[in-house]
Amino acid sequence: MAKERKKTVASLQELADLAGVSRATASRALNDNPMISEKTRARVQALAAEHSFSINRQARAFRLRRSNLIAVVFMLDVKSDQHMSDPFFLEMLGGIADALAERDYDLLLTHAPVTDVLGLRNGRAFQQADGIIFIGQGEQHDALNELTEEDTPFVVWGGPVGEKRYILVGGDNHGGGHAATRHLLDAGRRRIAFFGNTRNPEIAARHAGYAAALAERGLEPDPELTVDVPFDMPHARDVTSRLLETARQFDGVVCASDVIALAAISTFAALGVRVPDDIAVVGYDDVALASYSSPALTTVRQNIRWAGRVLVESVLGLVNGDDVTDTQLQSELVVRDSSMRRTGGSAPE
Amino acid sequence: MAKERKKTVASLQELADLAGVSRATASRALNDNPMISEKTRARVQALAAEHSFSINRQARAFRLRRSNLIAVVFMLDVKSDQHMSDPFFLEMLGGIADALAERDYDLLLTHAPVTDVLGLRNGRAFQQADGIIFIGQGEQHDALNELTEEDTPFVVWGGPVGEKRYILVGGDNHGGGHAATRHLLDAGRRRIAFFGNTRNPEIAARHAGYAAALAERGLEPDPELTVDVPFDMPHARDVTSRLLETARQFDGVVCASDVIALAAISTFAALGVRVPDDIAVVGYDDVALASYSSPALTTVRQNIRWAGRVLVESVLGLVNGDDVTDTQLQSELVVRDSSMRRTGGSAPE
DNA sequence: CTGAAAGCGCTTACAG
DNA sequence: CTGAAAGCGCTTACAG
Repeated sequence: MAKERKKTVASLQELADLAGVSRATASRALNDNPMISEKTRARVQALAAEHSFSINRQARAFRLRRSNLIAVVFMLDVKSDQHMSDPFFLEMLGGIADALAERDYDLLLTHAPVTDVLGLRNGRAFQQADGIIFIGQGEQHDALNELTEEDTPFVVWGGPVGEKRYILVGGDNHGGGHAATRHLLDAGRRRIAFFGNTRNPEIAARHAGYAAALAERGLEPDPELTVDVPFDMPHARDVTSRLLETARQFDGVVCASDVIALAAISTFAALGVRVPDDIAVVGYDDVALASYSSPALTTVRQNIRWAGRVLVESVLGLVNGDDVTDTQLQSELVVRDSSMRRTGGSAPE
Repeated sequence: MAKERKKTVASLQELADLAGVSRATASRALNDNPMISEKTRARVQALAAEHSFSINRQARAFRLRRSNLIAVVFMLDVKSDQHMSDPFFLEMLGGIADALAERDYDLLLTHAPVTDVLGLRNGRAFQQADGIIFIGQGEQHDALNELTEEDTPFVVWGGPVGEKRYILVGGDNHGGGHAATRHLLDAGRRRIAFFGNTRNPEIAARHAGYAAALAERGLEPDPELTVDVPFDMPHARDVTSRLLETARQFDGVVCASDVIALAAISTFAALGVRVPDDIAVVGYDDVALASYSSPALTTVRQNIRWAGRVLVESVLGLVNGDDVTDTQLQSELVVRDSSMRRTGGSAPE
């Protein structure tokens, strides 16, 4: 051992020769085929380890028509300018990568902004991967439906939609939006805005929860206070400051993501508006940085890493031909400083 | 066209039959082999498009021993607990993914925390990918040197080290640390701390720049003020608050990353220490969120997306057998609120 | 300019 | 329990 590494063996044939068996037997032995005697299996595997032989995965993938590759496709809306640099994506990716590694699959990352999802049919994801995970639906729900006719199975992270033919994994967006809004109402806020692009199904559901919570208190959502704030920081900032100049006053805001919330808080600060005293802010996702902003962000936690695991289990289920159903994950309100006056959550005006 | 998609063609043989040529000719035509007549080439390609034929990439990769896959390996130090959720990684990944897509390569993401890099020799990255990009050296510089003996070429994002046998791409860490520190000195700070793990080569170089800047002003770095703050948020917070309780006072801090800086600021705030009034803070990286924290973070900008491009160009250069040299990218100090009293950058005590 | 043939490294019926 | 043989879909010398 030590410095001395045995001459490595390059092919199954060489390994077979070394073991004094046929190529077929060597192949079966390596794959733990029960057809093979325990003794032969052990000998072949020992030899393989000793000579650090590892199967040629290209050849294997070719022969088996199985690559052990799962593609991850981020659905970015060009319009809403959502960037992959939203930490939400990275945390999700981390969860997916971990779960995939445990199952001995690799992750093929496809990142090109996708305007026409149908174009993917001829792309790498559909050709090389055994299955695909779409992160988000963008505004391409119909195209996703159409892709179910392809051979490569896929699952989608997103929000509820009608006439859905694909497997969906998502958070409890309605519940999350509802909890965030009710929290602000309980804190005495009455003029509550919503920041986010409601053409996105996830955000639409959060907005529905927001509207429902207002309705329960006999309040009507003011359409002027539902603002299509893009995910992207600079844009969010522009839109926010314009709103503060023109729109009627508001004292609370439910944001469609933590990044939007942080942009809003930063903008408010620049304009001399205090958070939470003048405006209480709630984010969405509970990204790692949310607890370290100043003020620390109240937000709706999605267990992102666990979501990654569920996505992996679901897509591998499809790959293996199992029955797979939609999954809805719990969401949970995490109360921090951005929504509560430091002295306690009172409700004067 | 429209709804009507022609029956798709599954193999090169079928396409060849359709075109009335041999499989060999069809292959050459698709690959723009100049040996083939323009007329035949055009006909075959038209037919391919019409029947939405796309080459079987598994077979092609197998035959050519080339996968058009580049692996990205994140070197996480278990000790320092650096998480992939540092936005720096995602932004880098975005840059790499974009550049790779332009060159018609795919990205294979390998995420498992790497303690023993040599173990990668038998892993997917070395077997399936045409080349590898390592993000960070961790503390495994020697292992990386040893990996140069493998067939798969790779490049490394990191900091300067001795006896280096691999291609290195990195920022101007010494210059960045120097600029950050001089900025604090110019703002009148005298007791300046450094937060970061100096066993990491990039951070070591930043620390050297920090020490050099102090020396230029006749100041000696106080070893007690160089603290191995882990990258991870909760840990950073612990360490910081412990330092504030026990160590001698300081009025400025140069942080090895923006995430560390944000954790520090958050901790300071919780302890009633004002930033920048009591302690001025400088981060590193200029992650997207840095400009939206409160106070907005002064930091050393690394052009992360461009770095991604350079890494891709370098590794593809190696794949193609070109001469490739190390690259050092510019860094630039970005002054925001976390280091300057709002009334202006004066220097009292 | 085109085609017939060999072969990349595996796995799997099929036969023994 | 093991082996000989076929074949996955491509590309590329080689011959014409």
